[in-house]
This record gives sequence, structure tokens and C-alpha cells, in this order.
Amino acid sequence: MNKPRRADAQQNRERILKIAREALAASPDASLNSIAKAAGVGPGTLYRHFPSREALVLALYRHEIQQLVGLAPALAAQHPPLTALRLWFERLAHYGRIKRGLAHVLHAAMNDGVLRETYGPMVGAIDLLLRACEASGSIRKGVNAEDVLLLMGFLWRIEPGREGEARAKRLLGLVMNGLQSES
Amino acid sequence: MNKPRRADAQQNRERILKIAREALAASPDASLNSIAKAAGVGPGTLYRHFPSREALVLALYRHEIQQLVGLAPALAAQHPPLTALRLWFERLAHYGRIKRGLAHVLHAAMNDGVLRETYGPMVGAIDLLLRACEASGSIRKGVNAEDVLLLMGFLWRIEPGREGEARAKRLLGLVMNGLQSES
DNA sequence: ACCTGAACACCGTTCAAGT
DNA sequence: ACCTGAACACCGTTCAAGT
Repeated sequence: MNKPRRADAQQNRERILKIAREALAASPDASLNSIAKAAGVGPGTLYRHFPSREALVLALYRHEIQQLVGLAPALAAQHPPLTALRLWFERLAHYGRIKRGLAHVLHAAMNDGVLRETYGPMVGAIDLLLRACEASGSIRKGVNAEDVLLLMGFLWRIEPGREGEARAKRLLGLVMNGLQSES
Repeated sequence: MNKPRRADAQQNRERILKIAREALAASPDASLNSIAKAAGVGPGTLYRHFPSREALVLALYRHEIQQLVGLAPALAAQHPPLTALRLWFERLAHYGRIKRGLAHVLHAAMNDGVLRETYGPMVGAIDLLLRACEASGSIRKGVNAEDVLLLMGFLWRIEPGREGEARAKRLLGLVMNGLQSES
């Protein structure tokens, strides 16, 4: 995973990530220069590690996305297929609501072959859950995992808070119903 | 609608809109300064007419949104409720795919009371179609129009072209199925 | 009343010079 | 190899001065 680097470079990289996480949580469009400054490095150094804003944000979310992806097989093993799918969506909703950047990152990943490293596993996780549902006859046949991820994009446009939570639940219900066999 | 203005101000406003339409179509994040320059006005003038980028983009889409809103009653009068709903969604998809900015604008409108002038009619149009479906028993009861608009947000994240068209159709099918009575 | 355009603080990005 | 930080072209925004 982590390519070997010179010790100082590795330290800089980690400090940039740490500061960036805090800065972007506080204000989602904090400037890269200001992050570099807060991390105590020159702008060129930040640029060397993360050639674009996207690359930086992606690096931040990579860990959490990996968690999410890893959850899919676990849920599939412990629950009936349709329940597993719903539970995984709810977890996705949780991430969606606290991390707004996710939408933009996933959308970018879709259009950039290099970033499939992140998008691919997400789609894989959904596909796993969908195919299980399909096998048990609890959803209609042939539903595309990429389509479903795109459809779920509403999640990161929902405001946080009580009302948002209720809204996410309602919409999730609509989507789940849509996946089921045609009436 | 149009407040009376001095003739030169009105002309400037219109030329800015015309140039902005072209510039933003060519490159969605053309700078405001460059638009002002292309329109032959000072940056202050552009700023006076449109105090933010959002305000400018919203003004551009207002006309097309009005068209869309006006279409709802017409469709409802000419088709069975469920068909009317689907046709309206397809029209929305068309706008979505050619005009990317729409997503951002509608999202902003949602959070900004002043802009409800645009968001409200959109929701109203959807509500009209939904209620007709509900009355005829072709969808489940109590579906929220704002929820549905949010759910349809995937439309402006779809790439243009043949494949995007097919994708929009598939996803629309999922949504329509989700709206129907619970199995 | 409206427009102009210089000016301000800041942005992303680059790259020669250092270690 | 990697970092620094000055520098570049440009950004959104403001506002005194003009008509």
C-alpha cells in the first residue's frame, strides 16, 4: 500500500493529512495554500504529495471508504439479503451526511480511470449485496450496482439533523421499494 | 416581473446574460471577471446586477425552469397521471443532462429562502403530478414532492450521450417503480 | 442612478534554489 | 529526493471617481 519514502516526506504527508482533515471539516473549501501553511510546509510540498484538491480529499476519505466496503461481506453473512442491503445503505447515509465531500469525490472517481481504485470497491460492495438479493428473489433481476450508487447520491445532499435523518429514511424506503419486483 | 430600470442598465443586464450563457456553456466555471470583460462592462457592473455567481446562474436558468413548471399542468391534462409524471421526469432529465449547473442552483435554492421563488414552483409542479397519481391509486400515498425532486438529483450527474440516456431511463424506471404501491 | 476600472487580498500552481 | 518560498497569472469583490 504505502510506497517507501524518505522519513521526512512521510512525516510531511501525514501532517498535511491531519491538518487537512481538520481544516476541511471546519470549512469545506479551505484553500490549499492555507492548509499548507497550517501544516507548516511550503505550498510546493503539498502540491508534490497531492497534485490536486481532489487527490487530497480522496486520500482523506480512502480510509473510511475502505471501512464501508469491508462492511458489505460482513452484513451479507449476518443478515437476510434485503436486510443486509438496507443496513449497508443506512451506513452509507451516515457517512454521506457527515462528509459532504464524498459526492464530489465519487463523481470524479467515476470519470477518472486512475481513481477507480476507490470507486470500484464501492460498486463491488453494492454488487455483492444486490446479487444476494437477486438470488433470493427479493429484488428484481439485473439491477446495476453503478446505477444504484448514482441513485443513492441524494444522501450527501441531505442536511444533517433530525429532519434530515427522517428524510433519508423516507427516500431510502422509496429506493428499496423501487428495487423490488415489478408490480 | 421586470422592475423598471434605466435603459442602459437594462441593456447591460441583457448583454451580460447573453454572454454569460455562451461563456458558461463553453466552460462551466468561467470567471465572472472574464464574463464582464467579454460583455464589455466593468466587473463592478456585473456585480451590481448579479451579486454572486449563483444569482447569475439562477437568472440564466429561470426561463427554462419556468417552461418546465408550465409543462406540468399541460401534461396532467393530456395523459393518465402516471404517464404524465413519467413524461415530466423525462423532460427534466433532458434539462438535467444539458445543463449541469441546475443541480447546484436547485440545491442552493433549497437552503436559501429568497430563492424559493424558483424551487417552490418546481416542487409545485411535481406535487401536482404526484397528487393526480395518488388520486387514481397508481402510486403509494403520501409521497413528498420535495423528496422526489431530491431523489431525481441523479439526473444532472449523468454524462451526456447514448449511454447516459440509457442510464437515465433505467434509473427513472427504478424510481417510478419505487413510487408505486408497496408490494 | 448607474458605470468604470484600479485596487485589494487571496487563489492555485510553478520552479529555481537550497539541503 | 525532497523541501522551501518567492513569483505568476488570475480570482472574487470593493469602492472612489466619473457621467
